[in-house]
Amino acid sequence: MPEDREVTIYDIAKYLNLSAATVSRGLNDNPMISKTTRKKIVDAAKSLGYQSNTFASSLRSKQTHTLGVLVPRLNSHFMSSVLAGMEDVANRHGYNLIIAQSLEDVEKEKLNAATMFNKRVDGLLISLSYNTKEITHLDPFFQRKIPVVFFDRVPPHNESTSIVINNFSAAYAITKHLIEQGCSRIMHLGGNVLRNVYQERLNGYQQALRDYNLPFIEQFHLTSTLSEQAGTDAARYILDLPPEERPDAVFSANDTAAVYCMLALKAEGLRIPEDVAFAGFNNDPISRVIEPNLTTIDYPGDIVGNTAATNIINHLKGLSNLYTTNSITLRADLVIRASSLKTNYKN
Amino acid sequence: MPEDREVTIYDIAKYLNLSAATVSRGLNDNPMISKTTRKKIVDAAKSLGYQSNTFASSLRSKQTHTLGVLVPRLNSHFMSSVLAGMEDVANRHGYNLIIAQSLEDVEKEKLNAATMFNKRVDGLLISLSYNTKEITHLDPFFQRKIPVVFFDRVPPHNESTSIVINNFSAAYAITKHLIEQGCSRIMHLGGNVLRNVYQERLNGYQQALRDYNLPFIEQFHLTSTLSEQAGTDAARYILDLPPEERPDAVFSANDTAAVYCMLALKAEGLRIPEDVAFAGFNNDPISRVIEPNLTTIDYPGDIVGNTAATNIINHLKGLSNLYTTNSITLRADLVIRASSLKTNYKN
DNA sequence: TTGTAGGCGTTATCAC
DNA sequence: GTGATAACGCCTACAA
Repeated sequence: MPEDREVTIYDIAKYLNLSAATVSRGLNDNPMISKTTRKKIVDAAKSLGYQSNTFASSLRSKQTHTLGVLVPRLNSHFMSSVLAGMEDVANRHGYNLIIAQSLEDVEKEKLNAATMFNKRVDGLLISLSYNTKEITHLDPFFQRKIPVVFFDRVPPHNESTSIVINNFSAAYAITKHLIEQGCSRIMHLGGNVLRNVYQERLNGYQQALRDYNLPFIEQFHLTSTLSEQAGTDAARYILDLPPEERPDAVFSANDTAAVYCMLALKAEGLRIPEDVAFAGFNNDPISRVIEPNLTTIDYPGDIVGNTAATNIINHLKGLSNLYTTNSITLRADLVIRASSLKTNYKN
Repeated sequence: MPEDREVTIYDIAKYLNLSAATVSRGLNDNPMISKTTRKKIVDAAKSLGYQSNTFASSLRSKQTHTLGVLVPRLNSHFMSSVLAGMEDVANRHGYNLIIAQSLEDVEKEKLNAATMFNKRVDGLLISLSYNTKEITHLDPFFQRKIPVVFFDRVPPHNESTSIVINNFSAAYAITKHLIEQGCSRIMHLGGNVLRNVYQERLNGYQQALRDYNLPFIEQFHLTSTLSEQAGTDAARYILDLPPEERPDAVFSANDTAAVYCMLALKAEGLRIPEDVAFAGFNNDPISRVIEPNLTTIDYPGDIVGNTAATNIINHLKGLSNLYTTNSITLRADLVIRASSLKTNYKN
């Protein structure tokens, strides 16, 4: 009758007339073990079909080699690039990823954070939900000095490391570019300013307007979820304005809204960029498919993921003090494409 | 001096003059516990800052409430939809996801499978890498009767459940549609036929040709990784043919290759669908941005993920016998868009 | 309804 | 180099 018990280091120990302690050491490449015994142990483990039990180990060693990743949504191009970048680094260093999504809901974020804490992740990588106002739900992590790294949507002030881009200057650069193309009535499709990224993009846009002595037109600032629908709605909004009151450019805080706005305007016969120039944000694949191709900011998700994971792992390995670095700003370049090149069409 | 020890159920027990067993039961909503003691326990837990330790629990109960997810790549629209769907279901049922990518490499797939086994995931959800030929690396799971559910890229014959769509009939339908639009020289951009999905799409395409008495033209079957570059290359290939030898339609096994092929052909002045009609596969966001919009097969990733996760969780909860159902085929509808509507342009 | 005791599989701390 | 032993934090018979 086949016992359904796990094969443990005790089985190996008995099999080889060794102690469990020695087997454990042999399996963990402990330098105190002689080459020969180690080989015997490894061979025996293989032939007995031994598979180490990670939590028994975790329980003792207090290390799970698992990182928690908590994001608003999994299914966006940006976020999946981030995850891919994180997974790659983590895997290389022997860490696994537990991934959960808050679906833009603080309550779910709190629940997930608690679960991850209970699973004793060695570190937490997190991008905040749409309506997260404070981060006391992360206190358990702070108290136990479990490293937390924020990325993309980060909290206002905090002790932890944040991986970000300079949203302000990116938005400034893109607005400046539109202005230099001769645009003076630039509309902005923005997101919820509770989230730093959208607030900063709005700020950059406004600062550029100020610097070039252009008025900030209140009704040219639309706030939405930046969905496809929001893009289409923005187009409707524009079309409903008398032609002379319409914007001559649109800067959207993401590519999705920009693209769907463009599509809707094109469908109504407006020419891009002649009638309305366009710029987006993220460098999503759709920005290179829409015609004309969309000017945007290259926000490199994989590098964000890589950097965040590398940073937290370095800290875990004691290679760096988390509290030395407070924030890492990655570059995010302006990618100029046809949708904003009004110049060509001037004579 | 603040002890850095964890708060355990023993601390709660001592605090309340109860036994650890009672505390454990109270925390787990064991019905044998009186309302009052339970409340005392829960309150004490909160005030002492108790956080349950999942793996101490797992070690005992042999349940991790964690599902392993192993995919070729994280960063595609389809896969991130799948993951989002899985996460949603899993979360709702109290399960977590450990996610890893094989990067299309069997060796990495083996390594990741072993890690997940060692982490004692309660179940494994897997889509095979590009070059996985056999699945003996999953034997540990089979032996210990840990449920494995395959999705999208599934192995040829196996005992486990597979979540798939009918790739054959989808490809057949799309090819038939192109034929009915009057196309007779249909090119197929395919993937590696080692993977069932690409083999079946090829089969469906060929069967449709046969049924309509159209010849299968060998040089109209291109195999590639279906990347953007592959799409562009295919366009070059077409343009290098003498005009009269060119295809009058292209059916690509994914949208990416289709879209980049379209873009390159359009850039050279070919009209779509008049000169070449197009159809893709997946219903990726880019298919609704390219002009004309791309006819494609709606392959609903979120539903795949939902179904896979639901299926494995039902099994874990004993709500279904995994070995009753061998395969679940989801519907994947043909979405007809302008890129294939040649009819309109005939007189 | 609550308590006692033993063990899940591993690793750390001593010894030898 | 290797062995014995005691934790790690929790759960679950069994007893009371």
